Amino acid sequence: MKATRSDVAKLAGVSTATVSNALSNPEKVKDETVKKVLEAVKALDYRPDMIARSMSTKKTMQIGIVLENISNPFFGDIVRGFESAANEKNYFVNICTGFNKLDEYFDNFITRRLDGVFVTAIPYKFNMDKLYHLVDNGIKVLVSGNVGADFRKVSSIENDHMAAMHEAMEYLYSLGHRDIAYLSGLGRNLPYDLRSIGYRQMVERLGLPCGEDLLFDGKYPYSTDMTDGYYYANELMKSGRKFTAVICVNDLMSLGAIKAFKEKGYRVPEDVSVMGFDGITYGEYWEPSLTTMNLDKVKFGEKAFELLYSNISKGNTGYFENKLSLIKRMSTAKCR
Amino acid sequence: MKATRSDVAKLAGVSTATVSNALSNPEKVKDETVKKVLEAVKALDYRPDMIARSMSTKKTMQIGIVLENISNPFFGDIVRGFESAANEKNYFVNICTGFNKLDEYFDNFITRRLDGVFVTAIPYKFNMDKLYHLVDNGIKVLVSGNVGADFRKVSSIENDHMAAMHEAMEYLYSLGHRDIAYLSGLGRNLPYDLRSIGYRQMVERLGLPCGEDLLFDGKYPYSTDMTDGYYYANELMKSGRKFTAVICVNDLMSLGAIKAFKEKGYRVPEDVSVMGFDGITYGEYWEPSLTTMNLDKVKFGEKAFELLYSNISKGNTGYFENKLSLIKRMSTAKCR
DNA sequence: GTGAAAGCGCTAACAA
DNA sequence: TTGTTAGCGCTTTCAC
Repeated sequence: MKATRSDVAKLAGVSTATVSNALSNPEKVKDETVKKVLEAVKALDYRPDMIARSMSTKKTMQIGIVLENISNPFFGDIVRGFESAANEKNYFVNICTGFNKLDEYFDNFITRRLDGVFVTAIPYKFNMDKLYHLVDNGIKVLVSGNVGADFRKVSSIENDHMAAMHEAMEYLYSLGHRDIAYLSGLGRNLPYDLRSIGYRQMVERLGLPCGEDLLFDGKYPYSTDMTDGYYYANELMKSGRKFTAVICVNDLMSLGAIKAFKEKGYRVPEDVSVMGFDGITYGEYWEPSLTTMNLDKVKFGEKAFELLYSNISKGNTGYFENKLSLIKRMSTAKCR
Repeated sequence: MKATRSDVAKLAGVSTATVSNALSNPEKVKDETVKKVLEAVKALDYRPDMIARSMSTKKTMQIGIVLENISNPFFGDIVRGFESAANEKNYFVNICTGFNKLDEYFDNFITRRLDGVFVTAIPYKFNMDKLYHLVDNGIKVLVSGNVGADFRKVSSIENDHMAAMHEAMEYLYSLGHRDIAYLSGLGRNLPYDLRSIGYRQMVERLGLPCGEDLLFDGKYPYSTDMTDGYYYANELMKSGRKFTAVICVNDLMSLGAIKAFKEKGYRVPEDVSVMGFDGITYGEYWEPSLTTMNLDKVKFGEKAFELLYSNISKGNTGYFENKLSLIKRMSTAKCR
């Protein structure tokens, strides 16, 4: 049977309150008493009960992190950074994946009284009001994904995908490419995909002849996995439009696209240059290795926790913008 | 402010117990009363508090799943299967990754009173006693990974990697291969890696000339990621030993190995056949596509929850063995 | 420096 | 069919 605090108190010959103090505020208790308590704790293999503690402190020391695709190594690294930072502050992290039932999670968060939640998912998948509802219920929220959330209510952490897209386009342009396609997979004309906006800006700024003909958007539920890259690359080829370079919304899609191109006899990068966003490890090992706009994912995760923690402990929302950097590898080359 | 059950009781003009009953056992309460309660619930936007509920029921409806590498899509699929089955029964799943601090998680599980835990990690990483300690503290445990746990205390779910290795070896043998290497990455002479045992059995049974010279084991912490496959393949080449086929402990390592071979001018499969275990999606998209011993990961996850749930609700431990099946793709070919 | 007691929100006997 | 009440294990005033 599990020992409770009162068992400890009895064995140590003190009161339950003293046990609590000895454990959490040892400086308030006589050294000798602390020692007695610690011995009793050890003898009984006593562990405090977080449930009961939450009951009186109103804090669960539990944080949720909601993401779309746990299998994308991109998210895996972010989680790693986030979780290790959280653990250091004694928070327990709940990773929540689950594709179409994000709303259910949100209900669960309230019911389980999480202290905070980090939501990194495109907002097609959830209801914005539900997010504010969390806040109204005392749960601190951090979002990522340019969802246009009210910054007074929730914190946010974003990647500067717009600038990154500019850099990507300039790089391809400098290689002589003029017919540059963008396989987005996300919705067109929506503010969430900054890359899409950045792409169109650059098409105009650089005076590319393709106009918007080479922008391929997706449809609900806007999946951006390897299989989707494969699909959109085939769509691009079927369209009959001219292209010499392709940018994908993320690395995973780039890898699928490369597969599709090779199957149809296109050589990468000789016939078509391909690049992505994120900088996942697989890209390094791919054939050819993938040029990408890299993002320090672990650091991003750590920074995310920092923001959320600040909101939880001090009550202030915050904002952080992360920068990406170009990694040139073998999947891009001079336009012939 | 969050509404409590007594607010609801007041508004509905009934007692708190009636609210509880109306919510969980509506058949025990007059329809009219149920209706009144439901209206009050809605009006107040009341949600039951799981923490308080756990306090009295002694159940948290929370399950932990411990795994080593969240970024391996293999685990992602297992988690997906496990979680969706768990959610159906109203359990909340805690995914726990975190490389070297598994023990800390275990402490946390007790402190947070999880109802059950699914541990799928090689046992180098944790202390077996800690596992039983969970059981002693009332937490039901399911393990995977041939850790040799006492089946009276914990349930287990395993993959028949031994039979799968036999099939893999027979397949390569039938293609004419005699010099077949096995890149394990795990420890030699330990019972956890059934593939390793199966490999040695087949080396003897088929009378392969290589003996055990082509078995490459790893060292602590026995990482089996893509980068490790790359590393061991290079070790194999450096050894100067003859080989025409290579089996890797999992697909991820196979992909890294293929990369290494190609870099050194070996063609796959013309010069060397490569195959793995798991059947992850990336293998399908790889160049060349990867032959593998496939495993139905989502089903595995569902079955895992089923076992754990049975232990939680009925108190009986159980065992399940999953079978793998050969998927032939382009990374293996007749030995020249 | 230490102890007594109230209270966190809920469930589960037991009474009514 | 509904209400009363005693916990669940802990923290936290407030006395002593």
